Amino acid sequence: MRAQFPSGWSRLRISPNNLNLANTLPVGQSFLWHRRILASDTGGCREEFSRAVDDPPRVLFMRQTETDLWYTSLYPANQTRPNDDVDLPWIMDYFQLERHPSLEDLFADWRKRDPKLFGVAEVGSRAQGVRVLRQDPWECLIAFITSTNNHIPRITSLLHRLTHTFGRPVVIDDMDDGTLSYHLFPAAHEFGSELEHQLRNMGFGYRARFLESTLETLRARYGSQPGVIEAGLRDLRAADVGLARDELIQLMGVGRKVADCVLLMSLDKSSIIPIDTHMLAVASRHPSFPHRLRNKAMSAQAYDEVQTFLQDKWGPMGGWCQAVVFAVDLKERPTPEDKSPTGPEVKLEAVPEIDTAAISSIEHKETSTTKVQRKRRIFEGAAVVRHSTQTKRTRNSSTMMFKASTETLVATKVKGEDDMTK
DNA sequence: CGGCGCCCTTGAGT
DNA sequence: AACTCAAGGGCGC
Repeated sequence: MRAQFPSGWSRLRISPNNLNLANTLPVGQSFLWHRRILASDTGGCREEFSRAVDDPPRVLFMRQTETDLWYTSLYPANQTRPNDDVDLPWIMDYFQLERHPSLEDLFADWRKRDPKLFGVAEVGSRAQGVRVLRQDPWECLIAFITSTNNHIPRITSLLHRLTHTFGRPVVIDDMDDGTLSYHLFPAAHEFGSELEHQLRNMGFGYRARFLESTLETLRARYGSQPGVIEAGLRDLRAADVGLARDELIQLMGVGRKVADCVLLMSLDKSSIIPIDTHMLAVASRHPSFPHRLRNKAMSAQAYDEVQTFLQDKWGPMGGWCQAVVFAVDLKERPTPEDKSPTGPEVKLEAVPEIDTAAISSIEHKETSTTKVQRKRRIFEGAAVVRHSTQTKRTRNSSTMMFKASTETLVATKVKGEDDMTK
């Protein structure tokens, strides 16, 4: 049972200028956080972020005020709670609070290095407290292969499906919301042999092949025992940038851009600035940007030159500067309320089993019926599943896709708590 | 080697 | 209501 806020929660004194959850978690770095808008303004907190984390499996909750980051975690019934606070070290590492204790010092440095660009870009509240997360390299890699030629809402929904389908469930007993089922990001060994087929049915498109091939390459490289792929990728943190990038680029679906994202966001390469359309536009606005690169298509050569230009400008923490500029540049993110079903009769009570085979067959035949839209919403809403005695249902054992999922599945969709990004 | 067509899907914009 | 078109690319010719 979750502790009442704020008693029973732990507190970390930190200014939103040094870490701002709302500006950091939902801006296209990580896609698996859940954001919930709190009903009442609880001690200055208007929202709560949560996700399942491992070692040991639990669900971590965070809220933020003007002075503090509050956190607590909930363990599944069969899981004994450790004596030490494992959440604080996790938070310190994930947000890189020890490694880079003062974001404001970095801002000052960037402002000095590049008053023309950064001085303009960082105005406004959306630049406040944006940090580069130190993510798990395996999760980061899968996420950014999925991200190619795709936008954030869809990346988010695909990765939630992936997690829900293959990841171990973490079922907790929440106070307000009854039983909630979160899922850990799936380990490499939890993917089966039919991966490409399954992923295609889940909507990954041509990326399905990339992901299966990448997994195959990683198994050949590191082995297939549980944990070795994750560990092998994590070891690249100690490797030289160029070497780590070469290892990544060998993987199908990983080009320069995706490799750079993984390097920056999970492998401690803080100077790397991934170049996308946003960063090209930002660089192009700069007075001293080379004229011949202005309206050129992005070739490998151009990528290198734009990257070098910005990295020279922004220095050894250039990747972090990119994160700030990117977050500011990102177009207005709707609040979770906006994601609530739009159709008139999509109340989503007592939802039937999720059958991906049925979904994909519908997708291929008829493209835009309300039925498809309805199914899809249900599917996406299942990232966090509420169990309740009235609406509990048993899953149909014939649905292959959800073998690895929870025993009981889906009841009511909870408005606004399933998805943080959109 | 550099340029260019193609790839899945869908939300957002007309 | 249909229809187009990017969306934080990458691959293969």
